[in-house]
Amino acid sequence: MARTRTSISDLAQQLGISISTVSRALADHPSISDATKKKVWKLAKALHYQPNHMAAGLRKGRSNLLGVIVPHIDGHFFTMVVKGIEAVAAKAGYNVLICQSNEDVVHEQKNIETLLNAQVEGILVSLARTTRTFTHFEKVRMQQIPLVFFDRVLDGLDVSAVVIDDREGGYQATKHLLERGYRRIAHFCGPQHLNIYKNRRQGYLDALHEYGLPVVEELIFNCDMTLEDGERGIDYLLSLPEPPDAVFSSSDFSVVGALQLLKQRGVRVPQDMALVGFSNETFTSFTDPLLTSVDQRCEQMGQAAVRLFLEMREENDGLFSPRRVVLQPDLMVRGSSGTKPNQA
Amino acid sequence: MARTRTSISDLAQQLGISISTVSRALADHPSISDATKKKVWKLAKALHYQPNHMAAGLRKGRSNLLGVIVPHIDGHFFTMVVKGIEAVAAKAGYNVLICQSNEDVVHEQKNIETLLNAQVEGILVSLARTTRTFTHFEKVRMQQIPLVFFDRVLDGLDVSAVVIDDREGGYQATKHLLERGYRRIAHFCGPQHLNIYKNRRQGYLDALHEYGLPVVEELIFNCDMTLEDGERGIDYLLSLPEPPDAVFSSSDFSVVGALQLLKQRGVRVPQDMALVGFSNETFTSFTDPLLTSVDQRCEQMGQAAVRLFLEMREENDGLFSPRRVVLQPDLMVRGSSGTKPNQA
DNA sequence: CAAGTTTGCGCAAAGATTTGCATAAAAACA
DNA sequence: TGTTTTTATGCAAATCTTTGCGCAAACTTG
Repeated sequence: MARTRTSISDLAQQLGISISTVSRALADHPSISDATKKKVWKLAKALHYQPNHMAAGLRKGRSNLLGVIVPHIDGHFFTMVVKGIEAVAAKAGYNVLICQSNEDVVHEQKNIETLLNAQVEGILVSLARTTRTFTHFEKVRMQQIPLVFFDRVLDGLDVSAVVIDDREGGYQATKHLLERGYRRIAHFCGPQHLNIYKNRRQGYLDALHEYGLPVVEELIFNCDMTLEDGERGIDYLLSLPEPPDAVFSSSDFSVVGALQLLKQRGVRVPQDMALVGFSNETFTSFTDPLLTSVDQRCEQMGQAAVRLFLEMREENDGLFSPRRVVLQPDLMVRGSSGTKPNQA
Repeated sequence: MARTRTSISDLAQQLGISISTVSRALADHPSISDATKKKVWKLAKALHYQPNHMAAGLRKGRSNLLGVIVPHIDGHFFTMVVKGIEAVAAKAGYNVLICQSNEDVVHEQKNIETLLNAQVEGILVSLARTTRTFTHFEKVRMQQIPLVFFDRVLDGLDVSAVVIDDREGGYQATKHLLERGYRRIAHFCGPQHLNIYKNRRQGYLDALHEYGLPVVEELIFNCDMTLEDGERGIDYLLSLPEPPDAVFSSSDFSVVGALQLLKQRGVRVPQDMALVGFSNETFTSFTDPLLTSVDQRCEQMGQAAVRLFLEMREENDGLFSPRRVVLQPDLMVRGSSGTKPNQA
């Protein structure tokens, strides 16, 4: 019998009233008498009525869906951002559709298609590392769908975004090492077309500059910031005629790689080599020694991104003036960057 | 002007053909001539036509949405399960709605409401640790929506589920320690109403039994498996008149807690105390020593869960006979359970 | 050339809900 | 009692797409 779920018209029929009255009663519309409302609510509960969001969405031109694209949710950072997103989105009545690009631009394009197909009302995205063009986002723009970037933004793009002050983060991290007495500081940096890596590197340079230290190009190691890259990076640095006494890495993952290889080689951390990472991943508290890292206010970032979307949605005149929110990072000092003994 | 996006009827109007022809052309229906199809496709592309999934869903009575409830996505396990879920779901044309219960049964109830409201076609769920009743799932059953549990199932419930052979995992882990020469093996175990902890414990007991060893109740530490619980647990064990020489923990998190406290106290791992965890979290490869752990085939679990859902969907006669899929765990031996030196 | 088959396409209903406008009944007022 | 106002409800259109059925026209076949 009950091949189909109970709909609003079923309620209307059984109560002998019109469909529109039921609709309004369920929405607690003021122009419906309390008596009728109560009747409707009672029957709705009895019949386990479940409003059909698709029909409502169709009529109202809304889906209550918010799309999110992140590179991955393996680590701590994006996971927490997503948490922040979900919290605020839920409050605003949105369901969140999460897609992982797996750091792959082709995947990212597919994700966009998926989300557009699902009729999302907005898209929040943090770019894959391999993304260097913007073409696949044109479609989103064309359809007037609010688009908010977070953390990773393509450089020089005029879009709404919430980012942290990566330069400040890099600066603080490097300055911290300098204050602790380290003087020959290396840097692991990522693809320079991404704002985050570019700015962290800039912070590193600024700190060196402030201390009147020269920038030694051979101490800057370009890579993709994986654990293996960290191993390779430290291997390279140790092979130099004059190895560094500290490394500031733009990612915690490569720091772990570095740490493991250093231990293997018998280099003591932080006595012989200090390490500072970026992102404040959970595992920074699991290693030995614990890792100093820059915290990124992940949850706040997610919350801010949703709020930005909500603002853009309000301005339905279509010409969203791109806005930008900048969060302040926070250096978490732990064992891997202890005072340099011979300087103390 | 273009307040509304281009719809199928716009195409029809501009081409001077009927709506139904356009619909069928877009669907590549055989009874439409190639010429017409090409015309339609061309215009559709030119006008950036985006099919409205909600309208289609409404008509077909489908949403293409699959709901997932997990306790959290902080760690490695659920993250990977979700990855597996997404892969198979995407192939079957489903979008995935992910909810986190934060290990809280109240949240879990809300998640259910959310998903039902979103008109999901099925729900995959892994229970929060605090969930001890099933009432909030009744609604799902009532609406004939396929429900699949994975990993954490309420004990004694007759529902479809995909789990790993936790007993076997606990058995292998404990047997491994026994083979390596450890004889006084403690166990950190979680809430016994959850299948996973109960079965892991059973595996532990079985292995002891096989070796003819007595079960020492004071060596079994009941807790919630957090990092802090691990610290408390090891603190307790070390305070015993006759402390253990190894610990098998039902979670990697409490192993890390244990490891940190052991280091603090100067107890060597694995010489003085071997450790084996469960879940094969990413950070098991970041600690020193690396942690031996039981791998749970996370991605496979996610895939299997979706496949189970798809099967249930097929049997639209409504009486899904609950099915169960059991995956085999895999012991990953690492440094924390090295051979006991005085036995080697 | 008549009868039968295929091909290409349109009509209209259906799916669940919202909402502007109209209408009826009831209440208030003169 | 007649007129105005208020209150509660219904009608019907609108949202966009899919699909069963029917109708011609164009072929094929005997």
